Amino acid sequence: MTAVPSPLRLSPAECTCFRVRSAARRVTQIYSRHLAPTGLRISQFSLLGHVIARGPLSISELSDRLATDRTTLTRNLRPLLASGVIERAAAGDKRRHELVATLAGRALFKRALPMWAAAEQEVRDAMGTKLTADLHVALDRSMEKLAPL
Amino acid sequence: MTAVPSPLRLSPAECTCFRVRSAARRVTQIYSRHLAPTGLRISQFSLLGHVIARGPLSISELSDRLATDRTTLTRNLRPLLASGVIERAAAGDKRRHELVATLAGRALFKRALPMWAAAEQEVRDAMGTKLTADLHVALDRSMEKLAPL
DNA sequence: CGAATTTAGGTGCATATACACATTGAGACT
DNA sequence: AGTCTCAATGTGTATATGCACCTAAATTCG
Repeated sequence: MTAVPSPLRLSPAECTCFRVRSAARRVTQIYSRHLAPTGLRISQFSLLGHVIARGPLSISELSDRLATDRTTLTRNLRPLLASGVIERAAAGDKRRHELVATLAGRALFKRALPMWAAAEQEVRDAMGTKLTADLHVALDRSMEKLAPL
Repeated sequence: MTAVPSPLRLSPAECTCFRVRSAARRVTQIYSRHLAPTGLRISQFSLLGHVIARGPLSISELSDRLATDRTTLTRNLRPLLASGVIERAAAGDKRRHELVATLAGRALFKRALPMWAAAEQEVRDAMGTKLTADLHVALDRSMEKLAPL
């Protein structure tokens, strides 16, 4: 006999991908609404936050941390480079571009922080402390398990 | 004293949005890889599946079910209409467009189903039964709590 | 040293996402 | 009927996403 009670027939209604993507859309809208006055999208906020927190980073390093495709990052950086919140510094290796936040970038992030916090709080208020914690744990563990090959 | 141990200072590292979006990207890649031979993206697979399962639907109804913006759906439908897997039937109300799956659409979905199942199984194998169940529960509850105003 | 390989990054293309705004049909009210 | 309002949908614009492919710099190896 088999050890695992195999889920012989999976139905598309049980799609993990659909669930995660739906949730991402919903949640994104809440944060977008709060961050709108700053001119930052939530992805830009995350990106900028990582660059500020983790110091100079190459695009590849950043794409690893953010679980985002490198080429996606290249394009997501464009508005931020254009508006001068992030700069590219030359590295020893001429292929690399070290990304650093400018003073304006840090100031913008500081201004945006309360609005991000309000969004985060709205989500937590709606979901409750327990569900928020459970969701975070489940998502964090999932990301570990689904780490790229 | 306050009843709730208030999280006085939320740090961007605890961003729910970032977690959900990262997970969505990772998970999406796995399904995309499996579905590639079918020519269907995972979002198209979900969309087509819903149209097949829920019979004729208007765009607005579908956008509610999929938690997707209506205008996003309009554009996501384009490739599916162009390739003839979905059709628009006239409704009594001339504003409405009833969406129905064509025979070709149903056949395509049937062919794609095993590949979707393989993707779903890959995710479940990586995450384990418990974590998969926990994640689904957390996501389903979150979607309830975060239902649009 | 010089060629092959690997590594960092960008581009072309196609889809995904959603807000603001425009359009058109249906229903209600006078 | 005429008009006013609402409901269903599409468009313009901008960002997000990632695969296939390309370029150039660094490294490895004969």
